[in-house]
Amino acid sequence: MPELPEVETTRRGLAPALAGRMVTSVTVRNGALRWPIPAELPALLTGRAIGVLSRRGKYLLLAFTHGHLLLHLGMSGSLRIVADNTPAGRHDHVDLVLNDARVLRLNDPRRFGLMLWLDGDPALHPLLAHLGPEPLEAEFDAAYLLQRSRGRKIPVKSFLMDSSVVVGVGNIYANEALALSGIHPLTAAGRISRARYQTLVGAIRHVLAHAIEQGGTTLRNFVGSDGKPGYFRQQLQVYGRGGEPCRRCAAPLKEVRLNQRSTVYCGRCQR
DNA sequence: ATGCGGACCTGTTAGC
DNA sequence: TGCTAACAGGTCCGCA
Repeated sequence: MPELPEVETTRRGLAPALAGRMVTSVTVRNGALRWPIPAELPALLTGRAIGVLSRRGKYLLLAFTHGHLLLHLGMSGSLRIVADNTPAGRHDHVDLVLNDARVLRLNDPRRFGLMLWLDGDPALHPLLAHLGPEPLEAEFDAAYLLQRSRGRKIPVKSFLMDSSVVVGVGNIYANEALALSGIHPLTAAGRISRARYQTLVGAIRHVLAHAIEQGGTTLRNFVGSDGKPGYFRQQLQVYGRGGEPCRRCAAPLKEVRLNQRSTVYCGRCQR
Protein backbone atom coordinates (compact mmCIF):
# COMPACT_ATOMS: atom_id res chain seq x y z
CA MET A 1 0.00 0.00 0.00
CA PRO A 2 2.24 2.79 1.10
CA GLU A 3 4.59 3.91 -1.57
CA LEU A 4 5.77 7.48 -1.36
CA PRO A 5 2.70 8.79 -3.22
CA GLU A 6 0.45 6.99 -0.74
CA VAL A 7 2.31 8.46 2.17
CA GLU A 8 2.16 11.94 0.69
CA THR A 9 -1.53 11.44 -0.04
CA THR A 10 -2.06 10.36 3.53
CA ARG A 11 -0.20 13.40 4.77
CA ARG A 12 -2.29 15.77 2.67
CA GLY A 13 -5.48 14.06 3.70
CA LEU A 14 -4.75 14.08 7.39
CA ALA A 15 -3.23 17.54 7.72
CA PRO A 16 -6.52 19.51 7.73
CA ALA A 17 -8.07 17.12 10.24
CA LEU A 18 -5.15 17.50 12.61
CA ALA A 19 -4.56 21.24 12.28
CA GLY A 20 -5.35 23.08 15.50
CA ARG A 21 -6.30 19.88 17.30
CA MET A 22 -5.19 18.51 20.62
CA VAL A 23 -4.66 14.94 21.76
CA THR A 24 -7.04 14.12 24.59
CA SER A 25 -6.02 10.49 25.04
CA VAL A 26 -4.08 7.68 23.42
CA THR A 27 -5.05 4.03 23.18
CA VAL A 28 -2.44 1.45 22.25
CA ARG A 29 -4.08 -1.92 21.62
CA ASN A 30 -1.04 -3.59 20.20
CA GLY A 31 2.29 -1.82 20.44
CA ALA A 32 4.29 -4.66 18.89
CA LEU A 33 5.13 -2.96 15.63
CA ARG A 34 8.46 -3.33 13.85
CA TRP A 35 9.83 -1.52 16.85
CA PRO A 36 7.77 -1.46 20.03
CA ILE A 37 5.69 1.62 20.62
CA PRO A 38 7.22 3.32 23.68
CA ALA A 39 5.18 2.71 26.81
CA GLU A 40 5.40 6.37 27.72
CA LEU A 41 3.86 7.54 24.44
CA PRO A 42 0.33 8.12 25.82
CA ALA A 43 1.70 10.25 28.65
CA LEU A 44 3.86 12.19 26.22
CA LEU A 45 0.98 13.05 23.89
CA THR A 46 -2.04 13.45 26.14
CA GLY A 47 -3.14 17.06 26.49
CA ARG A 48 -0.68 18.28 23.87
CA ALA A 49 -1.42 20.51 20.90
CA ILE A 50 -0.71 19.05 17.46
CA GLY A 51 1.55 20.91 15.05
CA VAL A 52 2.52 20.38 11.44
CA LEU A 53 2.39 16.96 9.73
CA SER A 54 5.39 16.55 7.43
CA ARG A 55 6.97 13.77 5.44
CA ARG A 56 10.53 12.56 4.95
CA GLY A 57 10.74 9.74 2.45
CA LYS A 58 8.02 7.35 3.58
CA TYR A 59 8.20 8.54 7.17
CA LEU A 60 5.58 10.86 8.58
CA LEU A 61 6.45 13.35 11.30
CA LEU A 62 3.80 14.87 13.53
CA ALA A 63 5.16 17.91 15.32
CA PHE A 64 4.47 18.76 18.95
CA THR A 65 6.03 21.58 20.92
CA HIS A 66 8.22 19.16 22.87
CA GLY A 67 9.17 16.69 20.11
CA HIS A 68 7.89 14.70 17.16
CA LEU A 69 5.84 11.59 16.63
CA LEU A 70 7.56 9.51 13.96
CA LEU A 71 5.35 7.20 11.91
CA HIS A 72 6.00 4.65 9.21
CA LEU A 73 3.32 2.56 7.53
CA GLY A 74 5.57 -0.33 6.52
CA MET A 75 4.02 -2.62 3.92
CA SER A 76 0.46 -2.69 5.13
CA GLY A 77 -0.19 0.30 7.38
CA SER A 78 -2.78 3.01 6.99
CA LEU A 79 -3.93 6.04 8.95
CA ARG A 80 -7.49 7.24 9.02
CA ILE A 81 -9.61 9.82 10.74
CA VAL A 82 -12.75 8.28 12.21
CA ALA A 83 -15.47 9.32 14.64
CA ASP A 84 -14.51 8.52 18.20
CA ASN A 85 -17.38 6.07 18.57
CA THR A 86 -16.20 3.97 15.63
CA PRO A 87 -15.52 0.47 16.95
CA ALA A 88 -11.93 -0.62 16.56
CA GLY A 89 -11.48 -3.45 14.11
CA ARG A 90 -8.86 -6.09 13.67
CA HIS A 91 -5.36 -4.57 13.39
CA ASP A 92 -6.47 -1.15 14.60
CA HIS A 93 -3.46 -0.88 16.86
CA VAL A 94 -3.36 2.74 17.97
CA ASP A 95 -5.83 5.61 18.47
CA LEU A 96 -4.90 9.22 19.02
CA VAL A 97 -8.15 10.68 20.30
CA LEU A 98 -8.59 14.31 19.28
CA ASN A 99 -10.53 17.10 20.95
CA ASP A 100 -13.22 17.15 18.26
CA ALA A 101 -14.77 13.71 18.82
CA ARG A 102 -12.57 12.23 16.17
CA VAL A 103 -9.68 9.80 16.23
CA LEU A 104 -6.49 9.34 14.26
CA ARG A 105 -6.37 5.56 13.93
CA LEU A 106 -3.45 3.40 12.85
CA ASN A 107 -4.23 0.08 11.20
CA ASP A 108 -1.40 -2.25 10.20
CA PRO A 109 -2.06 -5.96 9.62
CA ARG A 110 1.56 -6.97 9.18
CA ARG A 111 2.87 -4.62 11.85
CA PHE A 112 5.93 -3.63 9.81
CA GLY A 113 5.19 0.00 10.58
CA LEU A 114 6.49 2.05 13.46
CA MET A 115 5.46 4.77 15.85
CA LEU A 116 8.21 6.35 17.87
CA TRP A 117 8.79 9.46 19.91
CA LEU A 118 11.65 11.77 18.94
CA ASP A 119 13.20 14.40 21.14
CA GLY A 120 15.15 17.14 19.50
CA ASP A 121 15.91 17.54 15.82
CA PRO A 122 14.24 14.73 13.82
CA ALA A 123 16.87 15.00 11.11
CA LEU A 124 19.44 13.77 13.60
CA HIS A 125 17.53 10.65 14.58
CA PRO A 126 19.38 7.50 13.47
CA LEU A 127 16.48 6.38 11.26
CA LEU A 128 16.43 9.67 9.39
CA ALA A 129 20.00 10.90 9.56
CA HIS A 130 21.31 8.81 6.68
CA LEU A 131 18.44 9.16 4.27
CA GLY A 132 19.21 10.32 0.75
CA PRO A 133 17.55 13.25 -0.99
CA GLU A 134 13.86 13.53 -1.79
CA PRO A 135 13.32 12.41 -5.38
CA LEU A 136 11.18 15.42 -6.18
CA GLU A 137 13.70 17.95 -4.86
CA ALA A 138 16.29 19.64 -7.03
CA GLU A 139 19.31 18.11 -5.30
CA PHE A 140 18.29 14.74 -6.72
CA ASP A 141 19.79 14.92 -10.19
CA ALA A 142 21.98 13.06 -12.66
CA ALA A 143 25.21 14.47 -11.25
CA TYR A 144 24.27 13.21 -7.81
CA LEU A 145 23.39 9.71 -9.00
CA LEU A 146 26.54 9.55 -11.06
CA GLN A 147 28.69 10.53 -8.12
CA ARG A 148 26.99 8.09 -5.75
CA SER A 149 27.13 5.18 -8.15
CA ARG A 150 30.72 5.22 -9.39
CA GLY A 151 32.42 1.98 -8.53
CA ARG A 152 29.20 0.38 -7.37
CA LYS A 153 28.46 -3.05 -8.75
CA ILE A 154 24.98 -3.53 -7.40
CA PRO A 155 22.12 -3.70 -9.86
CA VAL A 156 20.73 -0.27 -10.59
CA LYS A 157 17.33 -1.34 -9.30
CA SER A 158 18.79 -2.22 -5.89
CA PHE A 159 20.73 1.04 -5.97
CA LEU A 160 17.54 3.03 -6.50
CA MET A 161 15.78 1.22 -3.69
CA ASP A 162 18.56 2.05 -1.23
CA SER A 163 17.10 4.80 0.96
CA SER A 164 20.55 6.26 1.59
CA VAL A 165 20.77 6.95 -2.15
CA VAL A 166 17.28 8.34 -2.62
CA VAL A 167 14.14 7.99 -0.51
CA GLY A 168 10.74 6.88 -1.58
CA VAL A 169 11.51 4.69 -4.58
CA GLY A 170 9.83 1.41 -3.71
CA ASN A 171 9.57 -1.76 -5.71
CA ILE A 172 6.76 -0.62 -7.98
CA TYR A 173 8.33 2.68 -8.93
CA ALA A 174 11.82 1.28 -9.31
CA ASN A 175 10.43 -1.18 -11.84
CA GLU A 176 8.35 1.47 -13.55
CA ALA A 177 11.02 4.15 -13.74
CA LEU A 178 13.55 1.74 -15.21
CA ALA A 179 11.03 0.63 -17.81
CA LEU A 180 10.29 4.22 -18.80
CA SER A 181 14.02 4.87 -19.01
CA GLY A 182 14.85 1.82 -21.09
CA ILE A 183 17.39 0.68 -18.53
CA HIS A 184 17.81 -2.99 -17.64
CA PRO A 185 17.26 -3.40 -13.88
CA LEU A 186 20.28 -5.65 -13.43
CA THR A 187 22.78 -3.22 -14.96
CA ALA A 188 25.58 -2.37 -12.54
CA ALA A 189 24.82 1.06 -11.10
CA GLY A 190 28.41 2.16 -11.60
CA ARG A 191 28.33 1.52 -15.31
CA ILE A 192 25.41 3.74 -16.22
CA SER A 193 26.18 6.96 -18.05
CA ARG A 194 25.31 10.44 -16.91
CA ALA A 195 22.92 10.81 -19.83
CA ARG A 196 21.03 7.68 -18.85
CA TYR A 197 20.85 8.83 -15.24
CA GLN A 198 19.44 12.07 -16.53
CA THR A 199 16.66 10.10 -18.20
CA LEU A 200 16.16 8.02 -15.09
CA VAL A 201 15.83 11.05 -12.83
CA GLY A 202 13.14 12.37 -15.13
CA ALA A 203 11.34 9.03 -15.13
CA ILE A 204 11.40 8.72 -11.33
CA ARG A 205 10.06 12.23 -10.96
CA HIS A 206 7.42 11.55 -13.54
CA VAL A 207 6.03 8.35 -12.04
CA LEU A 208 6.06 9.69 -8.49
CA ALA A 209 4.54 13.06 -9.32
CA HIS A 210 1.94 11.44 -11.52
CA ALA A 211 1.00 8.97 -8.80
CA ILE A 212 0.75 11.74 -6.23
CA GLU A 213 -1.62 13.58 -8.53
CA GLN A 214 -3.76 10.48 -8.76
CA GLY A 215 -3.53 10.19 -5.02
CA GLY A 216 -6.20 12.84 -4.80
CA THR A 217 -8.63 10.16 -5.83
CA THR A 218 -7.09 7.56 -3.60
CA LEU A 219 -7.27 9.97 -0.72
CA ARG A 220 -10.99 9.68 -0.33
CA ASN A 221 -10.87 5.93 -0.28
CA PHE A 222 -7.88 5.94 1.96
CA VAL A 223 -9.14 8.34 4.60
CA GLY A 224 -12.84 7.83 4.06
CA SER A 225 -13.75 4.23 3.40
CA ASP A 226 -11.35 1.36 3.37
CA GLY A 227 -10.84 0.88 -0.37
CA LYS A 228 -7.64 -0.52 -1.72
CA PRO A 229 -6.53 2.01 -4.28
CA GLY A 230 -6.33 0.56 -7.77
CA TYR A 231 -5.56 3.97 -9.13
CA PHE A 232 -2.24 3.23 -10.72
CA ARG A 233 -3.04 -0.23 -12.00
CA GLN A 234 -3.93 0.56 -15.58
CA GLN A 235 -0.94 2.79 -16.08
CA LEU A 236 1.71 0.37 -14.93
CA GLN A 237 4.17 -0.44 -17.67
CA VAL A 238 5.72 -3.54 -16.16
CA TYR A 239 4.93 -4.09 -12.49
CA GLY A 240 2.68 -7.10 -12.02
CA ARG A 241 2.77 -7.79 -15.77
CA GLY A 242 5.37 -10.55 -16.03
CA GLY A 243 4.73 -12.66 -19.15
CA GLU A 244 2.37 -10.07 -20.61
CA PRO A 245 3.33 -8.13 -23.73
CA CYS A 246 5.52 -5.05 -23.47
CA ARG A 247 3.39 -1.99 -24.15
CA ARG A 248 6.04 -0.71 -26.52
CA CYS A 249 7.28 -3.71 -28.48
CA ALA A 250 4.84 -6.49 -27.49
CA ALA A 251 7.62 -8.89 -26.45
CA PRO A 252 6.65 -10.85 -23.34
CA LEU A 253 7.92 -9.11 -20.19
CA LYS A 254 10.47 -10.99 -18.16
CA GLU A 255 10.18 -11.47 -14.43
CA VAL A 256 13.02 -12.31 -12.09
CA ARG A 257 13.60 -12.01 -8.37
CA LEU A 258 16.18 -9.53 -7.18
CA ASN A 259 16.82 -9.22 -3.46
CA GLN A 260 13.63 -11.20 -2.97
CA ARG A 261 11.63 -8.58 -4.80
CA SER A 262 9.74 -9.16 -8.01
CA THR A 263 11.51 -7.47 -10.89
CA VAL A 264 9.83 -7.08 -14.25
CA TYR A 265 11.31 -5.71 -17.43
CA CYS A 266 11.33 -5.93 -21.19
CA GLY A 267 14.41 -7.74 -22.41
CA ARG A 268 14.18 -5.91 -25.72
CA CYS A 269 13.43 -2.33 -24.63
CA GLN A 270 15.58 -2.31 -21.50
CA ARG A 271 19.31 -2.76 -21.93
C1' DA B 1 32.79 -0.28 2.40
C1' DT B 2 29.86 -3.26 -0.31
C1' DG B 3 26.31 -6.49 -1.33
C1' DC B 4 23.48 -10.02 0.02
C1' DG B 5 20.17 -12.62 2.76
C1' DG B 6 17.35 -12.99 6.91
C1' DA B 7 14.24 -11.09 9.87
C1' DC B 8 9.93 -8.95 11.38
C1' DC B 9 4.15 -10.45 10.65
C1' DT B 10 -0.40 -11.42 8.58
C1' DG B 11 -3.34 -12.08 4.65
C1' DT B 12 -4.20 -13.60 0.01
C1' DT B 13 -3.48 -16.41 -3.83
C1' DA B 14 -1.34 -20.12 -6.75
C1' DG B 15 -0.60 -24.79 -7.07
C1' DC B 16 -0.96 -29.54 -5.96
C1' DT C 1 -12.63 -28.44 -1.63
C1' DG C 2 -8.61 -28.30 1.28
C1' DC C 3 -3.87 -27.92 2.60
C1' DT C 4 0.70 -25.76 1.77
C1' DA C 5 3.91 -22.75 -0.13
C1' DA C 6 4.90 -18.62 -2.14
C1' DC C 7 4.30 -13.97 -2.31
C1' DA C 8 2.89 -8.96 -0.99
C1' DG C 9 3.57 -1.85 -1.84
C1' DG C 10 9.46 -1.81 3.51
C1' DT C 11 13.76 -1.54 5.57
C1' DC C 12 16.88 -2.55 9.39
C1' DC C 13 20.55 -5.56 10.83
C1' DG C 14 24.26 -8.69 10.62
C1' DC C 15 27.37 -11.42 8.11
C1' DA C 16 30.93 -12.53 4.58
